[in-house]
Amino acid sequence: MSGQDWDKAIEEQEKGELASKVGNLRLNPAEKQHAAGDKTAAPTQNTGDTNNKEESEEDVAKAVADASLLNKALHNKLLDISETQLEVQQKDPNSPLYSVKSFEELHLKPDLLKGVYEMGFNAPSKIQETALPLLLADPRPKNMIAQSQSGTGKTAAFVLTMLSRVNTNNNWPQAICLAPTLELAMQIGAVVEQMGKNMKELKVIYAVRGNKLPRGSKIEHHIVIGTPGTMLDWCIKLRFIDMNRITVFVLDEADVMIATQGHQDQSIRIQRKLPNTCQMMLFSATYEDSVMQFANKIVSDPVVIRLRREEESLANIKQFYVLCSNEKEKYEALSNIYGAITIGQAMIFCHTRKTANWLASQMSREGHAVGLLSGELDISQRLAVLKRFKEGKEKILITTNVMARGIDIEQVTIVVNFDLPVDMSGQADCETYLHRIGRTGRFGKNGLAINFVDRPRNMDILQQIERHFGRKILPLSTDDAEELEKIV
DNA sequence: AAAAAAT
Repeated sequence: MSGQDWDKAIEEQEKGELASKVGNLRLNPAEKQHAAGDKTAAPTQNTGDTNNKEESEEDVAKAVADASLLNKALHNKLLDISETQLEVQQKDPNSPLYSVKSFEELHLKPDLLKGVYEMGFNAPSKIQETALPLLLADPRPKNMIAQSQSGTGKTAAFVLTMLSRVNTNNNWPQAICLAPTLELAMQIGAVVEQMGKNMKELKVIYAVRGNKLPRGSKIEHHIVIGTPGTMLDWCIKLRFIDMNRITVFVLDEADVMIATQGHQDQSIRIQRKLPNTCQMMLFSATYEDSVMQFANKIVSDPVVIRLRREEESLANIKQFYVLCSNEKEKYEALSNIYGAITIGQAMIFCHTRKTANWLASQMSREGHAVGLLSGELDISQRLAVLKRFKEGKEKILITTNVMARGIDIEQVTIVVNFDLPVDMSGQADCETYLHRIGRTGRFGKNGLAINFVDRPRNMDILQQIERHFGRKILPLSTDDAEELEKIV
């Protein structure tokens, strides 16, 4: 099919005429798989279909290729129709998008439902109401690649799925969840433990640096949550985990986990050891195009849920920049706004551990109370610093990209980019920017982001970020304390 | 450049 044909198809699709056709095309390979499965279960004849030409491997391959092409076209041209919607339309023509409006409709185990309510969840969030029916579908839970903005309830969605699918009578690992940092792995674990606290003898273990088990151990915990290095050891080198009995696999912050520059090697090596019956879930707020393509390659027959562009808007986060001429001036500017930003709590991001160290010591020398967290610290120190910050003992946390993703601290209302996020080639890192400022404004609350810009080169990066999100970043003077406090 | 790490 030529590019022009596709353009035309998309145009008609926009008029809503081709929806079912498109759905058929996409579902072909899956249906074939389904049929093959039935054959092995009960070898019957392929009862006649007037058009009884056997579907060849080539046809399937072509359909798959077409589907992925369509998928791409949809993302580019029809940002408001996701694959899920198409599939659901086919299932139920009356409902434009099948979703649940309450947790009861998901038929959770009673002890799990109890935990959900005890955590204060009343109704599913948007991502949850769309994803959960597909993730929990019985007997055919879907593999999923989901993108949804920070603070919209992704964690609860996959935690609920893991908890629904483990059987606590079986004392072996049934769910594995990978996250890019120690702190995030622990935070996910805290959600698992809270949500599952009424489940009989649910056991969770953390495959993170420093958690050492004796050689030859066999893990009997139901859920294993961890970071890539340790998890790889536990799964492959040390064989603590029987991979054949894993039924759910989650990659949180999936884009860093599978990006070449991220934790790709280790994540993929773990993923390859899983049985092909294992349910795969990839969650993140951002996916660069190339990463999304790769995600589609490693997950078989996934439902892809992506947000409409306009919902990715950052509308609830006010963004400013402060012009400085050098590092020292940035420090002075920060010092000036210390009073204003400590009305709430703030996270301050630096590009390197070194800058973070320097900034923290400058600030403390000046008598400002700040916390410092980077990968340079011991594990116990990291957890202690985070705990203190969560308890509000420090109003400011100076950190690196280690804290850019996933960390959920309700009281954080301000994010300061002491250094703008840049990638290896020095270009604006828009994904990291979105994740960083997503530490504030969670669950629809308002937030504030302040970017420090020093040298012309930085102004250029800031403009790249502005263009990427189509949002103005306004200049801010740090001299007028009153004005500042109004904004904060 | 940061994070992961039983290297």
